[in-house]
Amino acid sequence: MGVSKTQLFDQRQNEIAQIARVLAHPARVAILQYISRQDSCICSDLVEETGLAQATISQHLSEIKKVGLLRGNFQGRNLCYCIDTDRWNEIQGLFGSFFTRISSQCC
Amino acid sequence: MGVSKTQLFDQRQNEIAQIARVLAHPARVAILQYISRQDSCICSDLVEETGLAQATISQHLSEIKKVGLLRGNFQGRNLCYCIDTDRWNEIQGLFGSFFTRISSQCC
DNA sequence: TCTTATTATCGTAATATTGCGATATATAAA
DNA sequence: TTTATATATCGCAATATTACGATAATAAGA
Repeated sequence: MGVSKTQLFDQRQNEIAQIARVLAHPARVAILQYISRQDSCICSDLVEETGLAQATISQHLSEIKKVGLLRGNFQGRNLCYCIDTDRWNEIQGLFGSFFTRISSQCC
Repeated sequence: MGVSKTQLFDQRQNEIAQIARVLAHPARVAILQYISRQDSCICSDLVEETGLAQATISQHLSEIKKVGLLRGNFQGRNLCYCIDTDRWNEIQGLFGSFFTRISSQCC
């Protein structure tokens, strides 16, 4: 058929998958790294930084936003994005315990 | 166009994305959890456990194998899969430092 | 208010993923 | 060697993702 049968899996499994999907593209990994590296949160330099078109970057940003990882606020004429630290820590914990649990139970 | 422009990003960014892609489906998350939970490494119960068809499970297993996370060996008539612990630890480290680096630098 | 610069959305084409039935392959046991 | 069982691969249909040009929407400054 071709649709993911998400209903077969529990909420936690689906949440891990949903967030992993966001990290499953190098552009989004690069965007997260770039935003975190800046003192102040730069926005549209991402186009220059990555070499992708503005529409493409905007689309990637919206994927990252969907899982609650970005906060945007205007600073002058610029919309500056920032990583939502609380949400980041939450996700870090989710993945941390997923990785740890598997490695400790592994055969 | 429609193809990921992986050449725009560095090796580490691509590796994180490649592994995240494996975790980006709840079936594969469930498979990894299930395999790690068993004392001895069960294989085809995954079909019964998940409710997906045998061909589909086999396909998911091959995605997980591609990133080096599975070892399979025959035990009687059964092919039993096991998580490759060394590779798992390696990946755990990769994601661990990715998450940590971003949260410590965040604005 | 009217520009101007920045970001988001729309429409579309190319490609990738998901899922499964059918079939091939491989291993152990008879 | 032949048979039975388990797993992998093929082929296909449905859907999702990636990318970008064109265009709309938004906010600050003239």
